[in-house]
Amino acid sequence: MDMQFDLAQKARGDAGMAAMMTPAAGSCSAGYCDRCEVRDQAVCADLNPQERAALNRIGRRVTLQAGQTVMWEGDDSMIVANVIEGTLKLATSTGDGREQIVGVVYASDFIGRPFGARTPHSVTALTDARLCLYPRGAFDGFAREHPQLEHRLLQRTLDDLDRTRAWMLLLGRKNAREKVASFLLDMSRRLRADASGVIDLPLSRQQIADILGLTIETVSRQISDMKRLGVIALAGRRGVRICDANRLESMAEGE
Amino acid sequence: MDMQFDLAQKARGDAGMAAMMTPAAGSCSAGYCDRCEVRDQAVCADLNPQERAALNRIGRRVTLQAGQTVMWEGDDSMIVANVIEGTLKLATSTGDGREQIVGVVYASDFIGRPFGARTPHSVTALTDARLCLYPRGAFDGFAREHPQLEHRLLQRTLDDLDRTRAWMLLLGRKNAREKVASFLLDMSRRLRADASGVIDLPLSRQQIADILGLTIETVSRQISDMKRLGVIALAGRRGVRICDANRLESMAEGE
DNA sequence: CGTAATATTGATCCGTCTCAATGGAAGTGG
DNA sequence: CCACTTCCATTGAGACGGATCAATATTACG
Repeated sequence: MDMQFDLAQKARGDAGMAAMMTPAAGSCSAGYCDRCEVRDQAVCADLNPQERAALNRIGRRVTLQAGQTVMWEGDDSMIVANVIEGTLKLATSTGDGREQIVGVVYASDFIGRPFGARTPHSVTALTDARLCLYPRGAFDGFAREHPQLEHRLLQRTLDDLDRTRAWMLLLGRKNAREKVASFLLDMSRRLRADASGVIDLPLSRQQIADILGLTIETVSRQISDMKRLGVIALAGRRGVRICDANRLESMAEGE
Repeated sequence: MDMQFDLAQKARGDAGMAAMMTPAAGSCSAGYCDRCEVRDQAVCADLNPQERAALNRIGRRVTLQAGQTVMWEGDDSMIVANVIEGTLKLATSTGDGREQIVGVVYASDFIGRPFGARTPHSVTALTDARLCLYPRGAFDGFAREHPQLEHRLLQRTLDDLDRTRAWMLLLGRKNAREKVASFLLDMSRRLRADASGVIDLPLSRQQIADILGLTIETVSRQISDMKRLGVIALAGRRGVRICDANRLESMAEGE
């Protein structure tokens, strides 16, 4: 079962390395799943060993380099995947090139559009990443025969929808300061800080701006202000340490 | 099986009638579904007559008056429902009262949060409406035993997510003119115009503003401009006729 | 160490919000 | 049925936040 799909770099920002997406290993034995890092969180968690082996047979593992795009907005929906490792962004754009990031996905999340003809947004790796990739048609068929899988997928989709709708409040009704504060708090909840309390953001300033519906300059100014106020500290381009979480929380709500 | 839930009026805007939500008829016979207007579109469409009767036994029909709120943001998730008739809004608010409408639902749509403890947004009737209402726990149980139902729910949730993400692009990246034009086009696609081509909007100017992340004054000014340009014509408070759809479409994309 | 990409800072402009007044539609009671 | 009231929409003037344009600084990398 051979699939083709385009792989290329986004025009703006995500520069460099035009390397191909590469199969991570040889054949598709069920052994994969047994050692899978996200086995208990991903949509396939409730399958028994036989079922898991069957699913494994229609999928394969691939590695991605930061900046690679796995699927494009408007493409035919050919593939879906579990994220094994790494962070990816989901994005849509206007005709004239303004981009909005509509989601960020992490290990154990599911990507792609099952049961639908079109991919509604692009998916691009922000860090190096590993996926467990399935042809969409085969996955759809398997899912229809395995209600536990569909149930997990439903739960996940409902959670995504809740999160996405909560984000609409931020986009529509919050000002720049509230947006940036909310973003930093969201990141601190989803990413683990290192020993010194520093979080390594998987996003550039431009990408943060694309999530928040702001410009890069406005994001930068807000971050600088917060640093000046002692609410956060910066460590290199991507590192942030939250010094005063309470203050940051009140900033996110608008005070 | 008795359920309680609060019913009250939103503070801003949705004035008047504090009438209670009223059961629309006596007992729960399967006869309901046979005559149901949305039987072939709602999540229960794929059930056979026996299953439909069983589902019917755990639900009941209720009528709502415009302005009534069925569930509140942050409440325990106690009920879910199919919309039989009418239009409702889904909304969230910031602590200080800024509101964002995160969705508008129509006949045959599904509302409420199955498989989750909390209702993530309020649900309020914009017009008089009729619902087919289920206790959440009982619905969840039924759904888990009927994969066809879960599958339909999944499809619907995936579609909702796609639509919601598309709306994020509007909120984050479009200007006032593009937002209002996009809104009018969306409405013209989802609502049927009458003989003279007039669409009756189910939303006040304030509610349109709450969908688009704008103020009422900005919405009003944009609509007045479009009228001045001959792109639309107005008929009373809620009536709009689209005179030049092409022009409106190019406005929505930003030209 | 030098270069390119990314981030920060500054000055200015424009779009949307805010505050305030006016206009018009729908509903109420005399 | 009409004046009155109330709610909602429109219009105007001014302020302000974030965008834009431009320059400089910093970080990462070869």
